[in-house]
Amino acid sequence: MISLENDTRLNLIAVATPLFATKGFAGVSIRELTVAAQINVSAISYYFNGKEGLYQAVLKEQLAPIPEALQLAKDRESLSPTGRLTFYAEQVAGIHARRPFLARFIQSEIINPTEYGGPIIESHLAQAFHFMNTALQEGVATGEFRPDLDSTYATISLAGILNFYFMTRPLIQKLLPLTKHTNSESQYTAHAFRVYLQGIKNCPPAEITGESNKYT
Amino acid sequence: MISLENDTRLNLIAVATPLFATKGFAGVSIRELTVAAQINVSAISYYFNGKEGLYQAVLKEQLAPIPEALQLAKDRESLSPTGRLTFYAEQVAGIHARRPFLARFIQSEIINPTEYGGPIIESHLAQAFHFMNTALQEGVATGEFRPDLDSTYATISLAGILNFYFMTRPLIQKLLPLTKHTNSESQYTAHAFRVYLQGIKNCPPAEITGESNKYT
DNA sequence: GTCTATATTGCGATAGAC
DNA sequence: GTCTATCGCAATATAGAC
Repeated sequence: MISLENDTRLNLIAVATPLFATKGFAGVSIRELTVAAQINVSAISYYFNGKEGLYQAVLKEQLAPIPEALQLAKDRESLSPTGRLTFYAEQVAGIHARRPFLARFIQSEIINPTEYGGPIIESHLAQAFHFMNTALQEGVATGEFRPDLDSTYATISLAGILNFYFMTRPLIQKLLPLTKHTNSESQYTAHAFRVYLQGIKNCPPAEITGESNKYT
Repeated sequence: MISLENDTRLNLIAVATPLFATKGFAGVSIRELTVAAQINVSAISYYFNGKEGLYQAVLKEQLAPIPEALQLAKDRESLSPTGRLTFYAEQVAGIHARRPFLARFIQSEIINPTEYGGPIIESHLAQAFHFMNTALQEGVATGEFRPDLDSTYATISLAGILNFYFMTRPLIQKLLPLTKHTNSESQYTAHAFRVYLQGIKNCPPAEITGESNKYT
């Protein structure tokens, strides 16, 4: 197990990821998987002990970056609430860019939790929500954010802004004229988060042409 | 067909709605449906010509309010962009309150479109996005919204704010201390939309204790 | 309209050859 | 480690009795 992990195994995970993400666990048959991966039916049982084992392997690989990013964000506790949230938003955008199917796995597990994935995702998201909620509450306390801000609702909004686009990307990319934007994903998060920040800020002074105005 | 629609038929739709919404079309068997509805297997074929026909009936019933709300919003063209978006946000919140499973059907159809539901939902959402996008662009043109606002990204953010909570409600209600809020759903949308409005506004003057400050 | 009984298909899993 | 062949089961759908 030093290097060169088994090829069939990795190929199977790579092929299964988009299939499970789009069609769901119940919507994908092991025959479909083996045709797509150009392997034999029995390989799934051999490597993963069945279809469910394969799904768990896919999910595990998908979820790995979440606790890592959260740890990085927690390590930034010396930053201001705004700084911490900004850093966190960038982390989330980076994860979505690296794992384009992650948001759909999470969404699927939220709506219909798996025995394996349900508890893991619940734990990860609980920590993420706690991180955002804490930063928002602290910002209200310091006067950085609006005094009438409800940190719970604002946490949900922020989560929506950071994740909705990636949960619904197939349709959004079809419907909206994003072709003119080269790096839609990272640009979206940057722009949307900047608007969100102004929304929660405590009555910002006019700053139309300031340094934060890097979008035209 | 004057009154009193068939009881078995309506009961079947009512029972199938949460099952399809949470487990997906492939994840629900007709046996499970018939047990839950306390009817016979053959009733599904009799009334809906099979499992897929039942799903289509459920979806049709779920989607009905969308074009209605959009028409109402379009009729408000005399309002300012802010007024139109506010009205639209209230409509969306009302729909989610009346149809708690709608957001999951839409999400499911976006990720894995059905031959029947895919085109309908794409059409509905295209119109919704166009409505929001147009209002945002107009607001930028009139100086009501920030000049550096990207209407496409802002449309996505708004859609996320209005819908994310309802797409992920099972987990969010588990994770966040919403119990202190009595009417979470409508309160969430009102609060989140208000924050969003400040976020897109063109440098609002300070108004900390103004009339919009109804949240404590 | 509702039921039983059944036809037919496709599923996941695995024994055993190589 | 990969294959073929097959088992056992659950799926949808429907014919036909009532």
